[in-house]
Amino acid sequence: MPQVKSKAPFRREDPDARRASLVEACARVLAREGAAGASVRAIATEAGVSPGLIGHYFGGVDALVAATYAHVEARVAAALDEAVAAAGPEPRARLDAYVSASLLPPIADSDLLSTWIAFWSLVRARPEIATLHDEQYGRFRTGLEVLLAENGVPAPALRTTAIAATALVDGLWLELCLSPRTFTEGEAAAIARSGLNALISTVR
Amino acid sequence: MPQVKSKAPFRREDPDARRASLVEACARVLAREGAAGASVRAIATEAGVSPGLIGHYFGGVDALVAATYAHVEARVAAALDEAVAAAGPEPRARLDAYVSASLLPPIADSDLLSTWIAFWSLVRARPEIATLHDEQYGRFRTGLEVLLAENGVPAPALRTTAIAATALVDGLWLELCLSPRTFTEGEAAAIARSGLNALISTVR
DNA sequence: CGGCTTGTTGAACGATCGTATAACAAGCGA
DNA sequence: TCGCTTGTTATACGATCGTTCAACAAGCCG
Repeated sequence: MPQVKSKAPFRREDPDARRASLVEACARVLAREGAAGASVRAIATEAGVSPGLIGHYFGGVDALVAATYAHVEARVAAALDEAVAAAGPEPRARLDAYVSASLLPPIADSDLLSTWIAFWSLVRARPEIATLHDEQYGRFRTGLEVLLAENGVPAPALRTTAIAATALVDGLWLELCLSPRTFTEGEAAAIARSGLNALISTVR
Repeated sequence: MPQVKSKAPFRREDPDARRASLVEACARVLAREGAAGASVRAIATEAGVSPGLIGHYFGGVDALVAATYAHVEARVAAALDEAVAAAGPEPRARLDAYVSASLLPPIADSDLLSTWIAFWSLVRARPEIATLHDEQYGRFRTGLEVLLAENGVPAPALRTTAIAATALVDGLWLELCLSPRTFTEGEAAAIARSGLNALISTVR
């Protein structure tokens, strides 16, 4: 009597929905285990599907990670835009909202940092990830340039001031996520605000 | 007729020298291939030794990576100290030297970033790497605090000013290494200098 | 010169990696 | 209801991972 193989039941999903659920599973694994733990099998298990499905939809695990980068970045950008919109019309309040949101959960978050480090580790090896990074950095800096202009920073100084402010926020974000004991979220936001004050007032 | 095994010749080395050569080989592989490529075999080949030797001296590859972190960090710290010492007695020149050196080769270097990202990716998973990171960050910030104090930053503002300045430098360093096309080394140093001006002048 | 210590090698092991693919079944049109 | 398309599964494969360990030999000591 031949052994009857037990097949797990499965459902067909809309391809886009399936892709999205794989991307989200990838983001969760990246957050929980870091870049080293983001294997095809771990992601597939997290998504509750078979390993082969990742190859089917993305061709390989690298393409899935790239798609996850784009997805996570879009979520961050949306959160920042939302924070600015919620801050009202006052220019300085809008700038502060942009910066504070960058240094508060869910953006300042160790899980998100794990995901981000996984992306960084791919920047040098994979040109399309490098392109994604450049676009992301450019978007953040451009967003800052708009808000700095609203706050009276003259056009000639806009680019360098935005670069400095981006570096300030990135540096605080990085250290905040890497070792939360060094300083608190509130402290980071306060430091960023007064740093911004300094940058703006000396250039205006 | 039995096959004669060809054994490669080898030399006995001083244990400390051997350990050092393994650490340096690890740093080179980390720089060239990133965290993903730093396997026992790749490091052993780079060092020109057998894979087993890593287990013999370090017990495992993780301990070797941790030792490499400590080694690379010490080299960076020494380079910074040297830059400050070479800058002479003028306080502002010393501060600028510290910051500029951080944003110039060999510290601002894509290879070094690859190594650093490998460390960051281990911070969450491995507590002793987290400790190493905290110490490294603390050392950099303390160095900055000393130089800021020389430049007239009052004691109460020292800590937050140093955190802001560290974030500024770290953020510039990160972006400079991640995508060198965004701005040049000289631009980064100039932005850091004027940012420092702004931070110092508003707090003094 | 012969024996001993031990640094070093290289192979072997089991685990896990990414990918490819044959078999299966869900859902749909006829 | 049947057959077809195709999303999905499960397995197999070769490569590579970290670690272990028996065998080997370099260098020292008597």
